[in-house]
Amino acid sequence: MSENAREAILTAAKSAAQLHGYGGINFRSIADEVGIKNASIYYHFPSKAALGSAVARRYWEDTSTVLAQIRTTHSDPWECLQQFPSIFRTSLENANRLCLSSFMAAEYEDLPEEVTAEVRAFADINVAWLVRVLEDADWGDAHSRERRARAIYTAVAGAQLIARTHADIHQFDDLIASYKESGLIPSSS
Amino acid sequence: MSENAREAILTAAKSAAQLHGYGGINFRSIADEVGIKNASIYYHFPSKAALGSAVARRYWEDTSTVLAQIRTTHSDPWECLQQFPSIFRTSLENANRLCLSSFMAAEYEDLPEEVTAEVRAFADINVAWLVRVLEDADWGDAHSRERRARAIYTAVAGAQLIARTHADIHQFDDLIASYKESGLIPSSS
DNA sequence: ACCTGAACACCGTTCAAGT
DNA sequence: ACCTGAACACCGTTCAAGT
Repeated sequence: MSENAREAILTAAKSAAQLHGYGGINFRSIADEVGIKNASIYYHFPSKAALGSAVARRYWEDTSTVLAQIRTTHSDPWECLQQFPSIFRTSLENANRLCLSSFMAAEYEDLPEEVTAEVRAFADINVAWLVRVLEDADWGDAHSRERRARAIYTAVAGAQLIARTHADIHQFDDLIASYKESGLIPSSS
Repeated sequence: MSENAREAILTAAKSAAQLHGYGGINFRSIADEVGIKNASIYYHFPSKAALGSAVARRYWEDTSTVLAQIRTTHSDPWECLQQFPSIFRTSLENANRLCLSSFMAAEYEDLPEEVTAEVRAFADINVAWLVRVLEDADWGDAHSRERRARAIYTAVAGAQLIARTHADIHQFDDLIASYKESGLIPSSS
């Protein structure tokens, strides 16, 4: 198992970060989970900042893969657009976890710089994906697509954040439905 | 100054919480700011949970006052609606501070119950205010007003959270403008 | 009534030492 | 190469003691 220690640390830290944020990454409990001592983590990651950065990077890479899959599975761009919030919904379904990036946006002032860079990368790949989908849908011009993509990403992240304070995932679905009804998230009709 | 120690603690804690969250409320540095020792805080507040709860309560009470003032100052409900995001904008202007409630929404899983109750109260008074303004504007029926009010509150909170990761307040203004253009935040025309 | 010093268990981190 | 025990300064909290 020792060859996978690095992976196990990364997985445990990611899970902790989605529940408790960067500040909630606890070396002693991660070490317990992995089955090593907390000092051993420093063999694999030189600091908490480095671990946090690796977690955030892994997180947006995984998200990027899922986004790409949505575009592969759904040829209709309007369908892709409707699917976008499902990524954030999945986190909530999974033990009320929050998007790592939203959590770290809150903690922004206390984050080491190497972590904030990855947090911005997460927002960037989400916005870039939305821009592309809006483009496929022939929606607006380049400038308005960029604006709208940012607005959609932001509103969906907000919905996840606020819905979290209600145990009920229904709240999240309601908010997304409102975004669609209002036209913030455009539909084909 | 000793008669105001309680107030000074509350003020310092509120400021810290908007910058670093509940977890970032540090008894030793608050005590330093107030000019007492950290153990003395426990004379005024029996626990960190009690202090956090008092801070969050004070916060939504203050917000409630500002919201009421907007309705007093602007007789036109459409104008009130356009003014709503200004509360969140002011926090950002003020040293990139975050709405306490958004911060605590992120930290939700780690919050003592007496604090979460106040976090929900903040969301409730914002939504209630928006419902009332939409009602004054004769917008939709009771059910759709409730839904839309939640969507607006959520999206604006999200805009503040995400805009925080860019030093630029321009980003926040852009997002709000997009919400208005898309129709999420309705206007009279 | 209001404040303090000293102690507690806990955190991230370091480092010399083990295999 | 990979891990550990012991120590560091830091946290919230307690409590007996001061004025």
